Order: sequence, then C-alpha cells, then structure tokens
Amino acid sequence: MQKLNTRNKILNTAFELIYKKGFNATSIDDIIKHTSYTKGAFFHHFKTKEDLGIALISDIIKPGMEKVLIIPLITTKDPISSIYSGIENLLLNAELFDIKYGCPAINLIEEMSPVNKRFYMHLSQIIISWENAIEQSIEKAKQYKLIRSDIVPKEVSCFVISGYAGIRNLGKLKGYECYNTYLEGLDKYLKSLIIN
Amino acid sequence: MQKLNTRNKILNTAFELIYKKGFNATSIDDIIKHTSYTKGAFFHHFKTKEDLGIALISDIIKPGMEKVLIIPLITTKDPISSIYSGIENLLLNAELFDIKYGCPAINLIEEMSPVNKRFYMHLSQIIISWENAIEQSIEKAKQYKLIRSDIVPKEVSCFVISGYAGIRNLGKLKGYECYNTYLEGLDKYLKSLIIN
DNA sequence: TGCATAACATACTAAATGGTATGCTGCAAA
DNA sequence: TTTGCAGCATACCATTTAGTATGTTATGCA
Repeated sequence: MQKLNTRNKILNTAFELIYKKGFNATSIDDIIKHTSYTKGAFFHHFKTKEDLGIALISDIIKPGMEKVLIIPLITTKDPISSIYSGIENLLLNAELFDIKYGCPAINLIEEMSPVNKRFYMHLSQIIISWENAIEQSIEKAKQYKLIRSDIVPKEVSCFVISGYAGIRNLGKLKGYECYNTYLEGLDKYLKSLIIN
Repeated sequence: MQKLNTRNKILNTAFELIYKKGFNATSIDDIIKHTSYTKGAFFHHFKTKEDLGIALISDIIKPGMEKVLIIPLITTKDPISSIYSGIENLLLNAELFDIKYGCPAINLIEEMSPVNKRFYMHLSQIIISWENAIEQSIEKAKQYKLIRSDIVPKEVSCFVISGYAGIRNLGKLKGYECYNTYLEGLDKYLKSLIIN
C-alpha cells in the first residue's frame, strides 16, 4: 500500500487531474490547488513537470496495470479466461476510472508517447510486459492443449491489446453499452482459440 | 478539391501541427508561424481556437473519413471486404499520416471529447456514421446470404471500430509491424462471419 | 543541546498563451 | 469617383505557465 506522504498525495492528486484533463492541459498550479501544499513542496519532490509524469507512470500506472493484467496471467492455471477477466476487471471494476475519461495508460500513450521520449520508453515498457504476459499465457495454453496449435501468440496479444485500447477510446463517445458489447466480442474471440 | 484560399491554408497547417502535437499543445502562434499570414488573418477567419478545431473536424477530418470508410461501404456489392479494405487503406495508404502520430480523428477523440462538448458532438457524429455504414453493410451481407444469420451488426461495428482505434494507439508504440499483425487478425475475424 | 538538512511556504520571473484593438489596402458596388 | 467592407497586418494585453530564489520550520542525529 502506498504511504500517504506529501509526495504521494501530490502524485495521487496529479493522477486524478491528468487522468481527466490530460497531461498538457493540467497545470502545476492546478495540481497544488487541489492539495494542502504549495509550489515549494511540488518542486521539492519533483524536479520538473515531466518528472512528475514519469513518476506517475512508474508509481501508479505501472503497478496498477501489473496488478490487474499481468500478475494474474503469470500465476493462473487457466490462461485464456485470465486474459479475459483481467480486461473485464479493468473495464468494469476499477473504481477510480470513469468511462468518460478512458484508461490513464492509454490516454498517456495517445498524448505523450509521440512527443516525449521518456514517456514513450516508460509506457512502452508497460505494454511490452502485458504483451509478454499474454504471449506466455498462450504458449502455456498450447502446452496444456487448451488451444489450437496453429494460434500465433503475437497475433493474439496484438489483437487483444489493441482491442482494449480501442474500446477505451470508443467508450469516451458511447458510454457503458459498448463495453459490454466489446466484452462479448472478446469472449467469442478468445473462445474461438480453444480446441473443440 | 479544397480551394487553397487563406482560410484553408491556415486550416491545413493547423491540421498537420495538431495531428502531430495535439490540440492543446499546438498554439495559434505556432500555427501562423508555419504560414505566410499573421494573427489578424487567423482571427479574421476563426473566432476562437475552439472554432478552428471544429472547422478542422468538419472540413478535413470528416470528409476524409467519409471518403475512405463510409462512401465505399454504401456503394459496394461486397460489404465484408469493403470494411476491410477501407481500414487497410487508411492504415497503409494515407500519405499525410505517420504511424507515430496515429489517426487525427482518434487523437482528437482521446484528447478533446471528454472535456469539450462541441468536439464531443462533432466527433461522435463521425463515428456514428461509420457505425451505421458498417451495420448497414452487415445487414446487406445478410440479405445477400454472404454471412451467418446469427451475426449481430452492432457487435461487429463495435469490434471493428474499437479495433481500428486501438491499433492506432498501439502503433504509436510499436510501429508498422503491428499494423500488419492487426490486419491479419481483422481479416480472420471478418472471414469468420462468412457462411462456409 | 546544537546543528545540518529535509520539508516545506512565499514571492517572484520570463516566456507563452488566447484574444483584442486598431490600422491599412485593394476591390466591388453605388 | 466615392464609399464600404472583406481581408489582412501590427501592436498590444491580461492571464497562465513552468520554473526559480529565498526564505522559514520541522526533524533526525551526533
């Protein structure tokens, strides 16, 4: 559990604001206005606004994604349904998230990865970890004879991850209805991999 | 064809910059610096920066999406392969686009639709048009007995559109390789709808 | 206890930002 | 020929921005 020291309080506040408004559109003044601290505290704990963004990814986003999407995949005995339930959990059960604002990680990929190398590197690492976890799950499922032998792990991970990223985008326009529609589609797709 | 008057020159320049850097991160000064005009010209043709953004959607993005994704679907005799080829064209053959910067429409949905009602309305309209075109194509394909009767049009449109949006996001991190991987997956998915 | 340093607060700055006020110029209509 | 206005240019402005300079206070440690 995260200790609620000053740094983490600022970080959590920044996370919520940046999640809802975007990184560039959220000012440092705006962040500290939502805490009990001042600019001195902010720049004592973070050298630049960019550093805050990177800390946000490392300390909040990355652990959050790993907890829901990656750890379960490593430990499970049922890889296919774990791929599904990780995404389902993230879509339906993440209390901090609001469908209107999508997924913090995907938002930052969209906004920052093309224009900032540090953001790009750190965000890439999260997605690569997820990819690897999915691909290893598929391999595992192959060994267990759970899925067809002609399935290409990299294709599945690409299809699953882009589907998640996309529904987070579409959800901003269409609301919860499309989450369920997408989850049905994902379920059918994953089941189509299984040996009959 | 767009007449290259002052307004359209500014609009085209703004489109390129906003496409690459995002709406908020692109300043009016930056836009006019890339044209032969000044701030007076800008505010003569656009009341506010927001108005420029909306004009960008109406005059450039919407017609572009309609031309590649919607018009072909309305006129085709082969709905399923037209759904595929529209996306393939947009991914591989749009010269103005760079995989690093994704899709202008998807970018604006991500950045602006949660925080600006006018952006939300105009961008929604584009996606709804695409949805409708896909769903009507699926209906048409059903009538032609090309696809299974149990296929739900809304599910297909949701799956296809979110897939496109998602691969635009993932592409920013992973480059062209994943476009081809995704297109293979899309092809397999669409063919799974066809009657054997 | 004394003291160094961490942990903040306050006040400030230079640059950038969206937008305005005002002026000039050429052209079309009367 | 004059007049009005579209189509710009120039100069300006208030606000916001990330970041700094300089303090003050708390705290751990010798």
